[in-house]
Amino acid sequence: MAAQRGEGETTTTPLEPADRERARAIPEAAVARLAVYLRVLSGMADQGVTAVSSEELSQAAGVNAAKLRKDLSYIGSYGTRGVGYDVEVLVSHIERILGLTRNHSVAVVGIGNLGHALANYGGFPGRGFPVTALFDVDADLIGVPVGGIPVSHIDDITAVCLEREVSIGVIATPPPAAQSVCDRLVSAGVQCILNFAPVVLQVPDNVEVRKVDLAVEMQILSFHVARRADEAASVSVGNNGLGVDGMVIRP
Amino acid sequence: MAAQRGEGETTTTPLEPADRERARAIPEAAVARLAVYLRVLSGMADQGVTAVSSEELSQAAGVNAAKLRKDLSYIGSYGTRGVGYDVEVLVSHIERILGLTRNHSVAVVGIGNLGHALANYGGFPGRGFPVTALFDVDADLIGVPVGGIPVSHIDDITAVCLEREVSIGVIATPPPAAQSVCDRLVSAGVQCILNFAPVVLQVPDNVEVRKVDLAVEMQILSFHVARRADEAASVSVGNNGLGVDGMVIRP
DNA sequence: TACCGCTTGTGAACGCATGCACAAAGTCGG
DNA sequence: CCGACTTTGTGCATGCGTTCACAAGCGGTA
Repeated sequence: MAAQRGEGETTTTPLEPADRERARAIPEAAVARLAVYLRVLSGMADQGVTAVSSEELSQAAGVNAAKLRKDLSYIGSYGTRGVGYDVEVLVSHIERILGLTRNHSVAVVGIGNLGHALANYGGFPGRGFPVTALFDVDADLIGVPVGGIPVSHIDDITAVCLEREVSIGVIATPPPAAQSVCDRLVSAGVQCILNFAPVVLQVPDNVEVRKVDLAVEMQILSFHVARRADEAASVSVGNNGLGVDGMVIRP
Repeated sequence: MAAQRGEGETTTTPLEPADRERARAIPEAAVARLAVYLRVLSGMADQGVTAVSSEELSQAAGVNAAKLRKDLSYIGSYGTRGVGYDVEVLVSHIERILGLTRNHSVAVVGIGNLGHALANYGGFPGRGFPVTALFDVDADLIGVPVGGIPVSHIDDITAVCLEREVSIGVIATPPPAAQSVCDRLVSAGVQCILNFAPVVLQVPDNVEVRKVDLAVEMQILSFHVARRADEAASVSVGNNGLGVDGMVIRP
């Protein structure tokens, strides 16, 4: 069924066979950085910048220059030695590799605080990710337009997703509902899911899940706060031989 | 100044020297997974489960069992061979390593759609991350309580953050404001920042930044959609010798 | 007490990603 | 047209993270 849906639409800027093999070989980490480069480059293009060196671009993107060049080499050699890269050219090649020449219709499930924020988020449509469907269980919400799209009932997920050719599902439901919503999205043919619920989703192999987990992010930061505090404490141990609470610590 | 602030508060469950060295050595990737294990374990504890094996836990967390054991070994040996792990014990040790025995006061800057969602997000306070300050520039918002906390003006960021001992700053502003907000947070002594704005923040070495970038996540998914479509196309090439648009492709 | 089966903890091998350093290749000035 | 300078593209070494495989250790059982 996924194949059926795809078949009628693959008229989109087809990748050359050479590019196709390249795309397969791009490391996941590099893909994430390419997206960042793309944004930086777009910003530069908007400001009228036409050329950029790996050094400049890498600084703006906050990465090592060599790494940036290697990342770009994964998608081909589009720079000019001694000069740098043409911003426009780079933008269009990154967009092509990332599949941004095609629009990816997005469905948001769970129209709570976060769902509202996502539905209204201006960054999506502008970048080729039109939100075309919203879902919730709350009867009071059904039919109410949020960000211009009326909310559908979650039971209609399969029909609506198929009809609107949704390719990316965003889960913004409470944790208990997430797995069930995920299953429904999958059976509606959605193969890419962005999960905001703090739950580990179980999906078949052919479905790609990325998760955004606020609690985990906070706890990673917390770990670093604690590590810092400990380092500070270690220093004070070195200074006076006393632990943080005044007890002597063996060397 | 960070040291000053920390000094009066380091009465929190001090890490033993041995643990301190361990904490320094834990790989970043493992820290992120520990947070996930913690959530899964908490859920198990709530359901009355008292013991768990690495196999069970790894399945629930969606990772390899060996990796899980190695991750846990970074924080010490708290399992029993032949039996498994005590859920309570594991929870308390992970919490200690992640620094969750201490409360981390959070400030949210930018009370738009996302800021509202974050301020109202129930997952924070419950897990030791009380939101204690909200900031915005919009005069209409100042003083209005959101999620129980009145919004302060962004110009008061330094004073308010110092007063409420904010240790984590969350940036949910439009992109152009992000760097300036970040600078103000840093000068207010905040050393950990969670950034939702699609901007690469420049910060001093002693500040930890984690970013949540929706556009990047979507584009990574888009890349996978494109790769899949290409693979499907490749298969059809193998079947009939024709490319996606009917042109013959050399083998 | 001695054995058996089970699960942890970890040494070692592997693979991926990062960073260095330099040759290749282009531009620009003379 | 040539040489000097600049910047890309990449082979190679290094380090980190993952995975495997197995010895060590514990509880249960006879």
